[in-house]
Amino acid sequence: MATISDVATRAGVSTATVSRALNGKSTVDPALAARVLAAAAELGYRPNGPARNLRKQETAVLALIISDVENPFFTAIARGVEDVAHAAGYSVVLCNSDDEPDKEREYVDVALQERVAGVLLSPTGRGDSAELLSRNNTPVVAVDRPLPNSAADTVLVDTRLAAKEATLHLAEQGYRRIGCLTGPSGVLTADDRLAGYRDGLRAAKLPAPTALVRRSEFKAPGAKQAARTLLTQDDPPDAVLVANSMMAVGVLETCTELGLRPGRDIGVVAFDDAPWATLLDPPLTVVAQPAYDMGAIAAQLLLDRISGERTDMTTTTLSAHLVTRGSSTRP
Amino acid sequence: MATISDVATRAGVSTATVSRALNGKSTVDPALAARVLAAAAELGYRPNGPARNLRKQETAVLALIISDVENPFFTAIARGVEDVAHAAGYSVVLCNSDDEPDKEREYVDVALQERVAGVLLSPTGRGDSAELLSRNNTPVVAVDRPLPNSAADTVLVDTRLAAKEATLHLAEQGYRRIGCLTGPSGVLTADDRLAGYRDGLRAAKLPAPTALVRRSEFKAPGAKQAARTLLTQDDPPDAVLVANSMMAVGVLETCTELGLRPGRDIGVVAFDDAPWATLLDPPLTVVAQPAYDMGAIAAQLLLDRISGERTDMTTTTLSAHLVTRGSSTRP
DNA sequence: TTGTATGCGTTATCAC
DNA sequence: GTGATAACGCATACAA
Repeated sequence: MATISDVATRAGVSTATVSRALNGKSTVDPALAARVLAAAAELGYRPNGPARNLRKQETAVLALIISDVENPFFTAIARGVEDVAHAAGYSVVLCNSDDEPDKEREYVDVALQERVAGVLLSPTGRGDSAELLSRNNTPVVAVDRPLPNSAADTVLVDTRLAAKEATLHLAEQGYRRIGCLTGPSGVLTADDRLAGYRDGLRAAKLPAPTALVRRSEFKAPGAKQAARTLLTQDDPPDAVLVANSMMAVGVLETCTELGLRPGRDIGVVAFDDAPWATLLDPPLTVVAQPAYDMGAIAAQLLLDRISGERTDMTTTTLSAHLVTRGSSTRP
Repeated sequence: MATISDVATRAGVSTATVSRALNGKSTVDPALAARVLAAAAELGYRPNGPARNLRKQETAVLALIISDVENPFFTAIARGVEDVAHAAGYSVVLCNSDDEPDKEREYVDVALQERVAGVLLSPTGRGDSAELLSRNNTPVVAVDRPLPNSAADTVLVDTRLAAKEATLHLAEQGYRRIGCLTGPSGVLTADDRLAGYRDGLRAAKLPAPTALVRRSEFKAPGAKQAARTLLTQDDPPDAVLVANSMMAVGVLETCTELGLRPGRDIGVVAFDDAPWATLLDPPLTVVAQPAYDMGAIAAQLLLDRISGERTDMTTTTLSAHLVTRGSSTRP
């Protein structure tokens, strides 16, 4: 592939002039600049990224570390990030941590090694990846989940409050034994939703027996199994709050298998407004989270910090809202 | 951040020895190697990626250019790619082309500039991005859709055959006016599915009036609108083949609005086995595509070519299979 | 086995 | 306004 000196030779100028012309520096004779541009085009010249990155000691790459690209919630975040990053001339490297601290750490190492401009991290909650990054002066923005020490910009959803409201909604609909199916212990969103659920029970003056709580990974199979144990026990719940849309799939499968019809036999509210929620009969009541916005805001925050426009730490908390549908309203 | 010479100084050796030790060259005294490793650890040394990439004239990065990360089909591909790439020590840069040739081209430019090791491309079908890549000696693997000139390794699903089988299935169930809702003209998977649909009609000896075909973008809103015009015309179809799961959402919304119940009033088959397909009443008949496998195979193919293990062009065609459920079976 | 020296392609600093 | 040149951090050819 052609290098800058190939272009220089062809245009009959020095490499310095080529560099200046290509980077649009004003201090270059228009005629020469035109010659350089022509030569570059003829050769199909493309600046060598690694060389430029080395010389400039910076890259135009962001890393986005999430737990799972197959989770639509994170996908929406990724879209928000990508749109903002792309508009600013940045690329995005996508990493699946699978909520494993080791994998997260591994990707942070790669990010550091490649000298990415910044990292968007949805932390597993364990491990010290974020500290490692800031120790190496790499800007970090926490997305969806806060960092342990909270020593970074953070973009969150007030998921605890949303869980409380969802639980209160179920209580208002007359459900009295409301259960909760949440994610793994230690994952902050999972714990927050559980806490919010308990807030809601308390506010509704309902008892909060631990028998009505189950945890599983944030995916359908585990949730399906967990729902089965939850719903087939003695004195089962008459409603359930589910912590994300992938789990909801599992829970609803179990409901079908057990012959429990949402909205009639059991109240169901799930986090994340999946596009298919309205297709169910009855439609699924959900807690809609502004995932795309989270990603976009987080990316903008990161870019601002990279460009040094901002030095103060900010925490942005977006709110989720309950979308009431048939699965939680008694006939 | 510490450089190789910092490590050299601390270990009391030359930078060459550090480089050799850290890269596990056998020709280095174990005692020295240990000292180097210790020094590196103490300094938290991380090789500078751009510098190394420049020097070695290669990177451990793959670019994955797809139309939309929010499409679960592509997400599954991305997962397959990422898992394989990660296992081989490669990172993946994710790019959304939105099926726009210009955006695709733009990302190809970035890939070229950053000297990525290879590109996984789900081509929009227009533009010459792939040719540009091969002209610059960057390996390409086409995923899900073939390249115009087919001058690259390719991993496909036999989507045309699958569409034919799905159509035949509908015919066997007694549907006589089968419609088709596919993606934009020019997108090969969209055209293939339409062609397969027509194959199916022909095989079933059914007429193929163009009035029963609609196109929209591969997303819910457009499909919803298109479904409305399709289903509210005079002499509407009694069944419909839908080209992907996001479109299926739109189509099913329209069905609900029009009071058409799948499996009773209208037969429905959609591409992509969405996790929520079984939750519908009746469950949705789908054409399941091996998306994860496509991604994994494509990534492996790309890595093989990068390592020079293979020089011949291969086309891998995986098969999709029909999963029959209630939305297409008459009561 | 180890060290010295060179070059990867670019940008920035300096002279001119 | 332009050109020569140094430096970014690393890996390797070559010398010792």
